[in-house]
Amino acid sequence: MIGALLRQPIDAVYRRMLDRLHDAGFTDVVAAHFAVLRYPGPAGRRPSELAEDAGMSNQAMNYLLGQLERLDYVTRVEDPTDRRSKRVQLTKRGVAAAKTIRSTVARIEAELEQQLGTKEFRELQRLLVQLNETRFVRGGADRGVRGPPRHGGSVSSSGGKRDR
Amino acid sequence: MIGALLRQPIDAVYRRMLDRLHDAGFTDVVAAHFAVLRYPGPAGRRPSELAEDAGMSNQAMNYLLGQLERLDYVTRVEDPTDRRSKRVQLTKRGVAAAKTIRSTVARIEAELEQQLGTKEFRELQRLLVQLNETRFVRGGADRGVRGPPRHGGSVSSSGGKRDR
DNA sequence: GCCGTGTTGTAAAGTGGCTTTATCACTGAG
DNA sequence: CTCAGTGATAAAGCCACTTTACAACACGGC
Repeated sequence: MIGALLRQPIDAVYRRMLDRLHDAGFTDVVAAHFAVLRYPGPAGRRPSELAEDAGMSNQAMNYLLGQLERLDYVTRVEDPTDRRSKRVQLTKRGVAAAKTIRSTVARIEAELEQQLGTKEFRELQRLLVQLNETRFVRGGADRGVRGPPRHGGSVSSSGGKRDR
Repeated sequence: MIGALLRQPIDAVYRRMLDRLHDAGFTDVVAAHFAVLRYPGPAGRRPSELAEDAGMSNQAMNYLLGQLERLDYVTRVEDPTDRRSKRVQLTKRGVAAAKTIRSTVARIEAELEQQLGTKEFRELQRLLVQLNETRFVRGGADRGVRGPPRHGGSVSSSGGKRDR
């Protein structure tokens, strides 16, 4: 059941973050954008670094950056030391959104601390950190679950049969 | 950081499950199928119940069931008491896959227990259960993060500008 | 018995976050 | 100066979903 135990809280976290962003006026942010906006944020790094971090291809990251740039959350400026590279920075609007995210995390944690009790909450945090340091989690930390099929053939399209 | 602390382990869990399934010969299972195969499995329930459970639309669930039926993991049989309804059951192959999943979970938990120590591992389990019982997680437990946009306009397609 | 309303399953089409594939620009080692 | 490698990104495709639409059935009220 370890799967469900982890999945349900993380879903709740993302749902809350998205709601708060929307309520704060950032109505054009979607869940996928978290790959860029979440801690530690772009902070002048290159698109390929962000892609690596998010466990996705450069192209996918670039697609997100294209959206976020058009929506005025980030800018891509050329790297003076390497003319192939770009550096991604949060815009003013991007910084404001990131601040909303951070404050939402703080609020969630405060809420959990209140509901679990301070002692239990801190213990949970400590154990989660430990869990993340295990070889199980660390090992093969690249490429998310939704990677390329790479195994069996695809299953083609469209639901069940119609035989009435 | 609560987000990353939960997300990385769950990703590792799903990655491991998929790998083990593929190695066990179920090469045609993809991550999306877990919505059906994971605990407690279809077990004679209706498609709409499974959809509710997985936090997705009936149609999405039906799409998955169509694939899984074609791949011989489940069957849909008519409910004798309600001729609108279907009942979803695992096939022999489906049962075998579910067994692989359960054994993988057991193996993962054993591995974590070994790496964290029995006492810490049990404590982590206990706290995760508690976490899942909080109002924060329980409240609004329907509809996953990837729900309909329902807010701001879409952002149209295709990465950055080409201006070279 | 019919009739309107709700429920169930599912087909069909559209959406969007990804992938793979393919270029182009540039860098750095030889 | 090559040339293999790296970075960004365009283009096309995939597929797990969504919304929309509808047909079959259940069921309570008349």
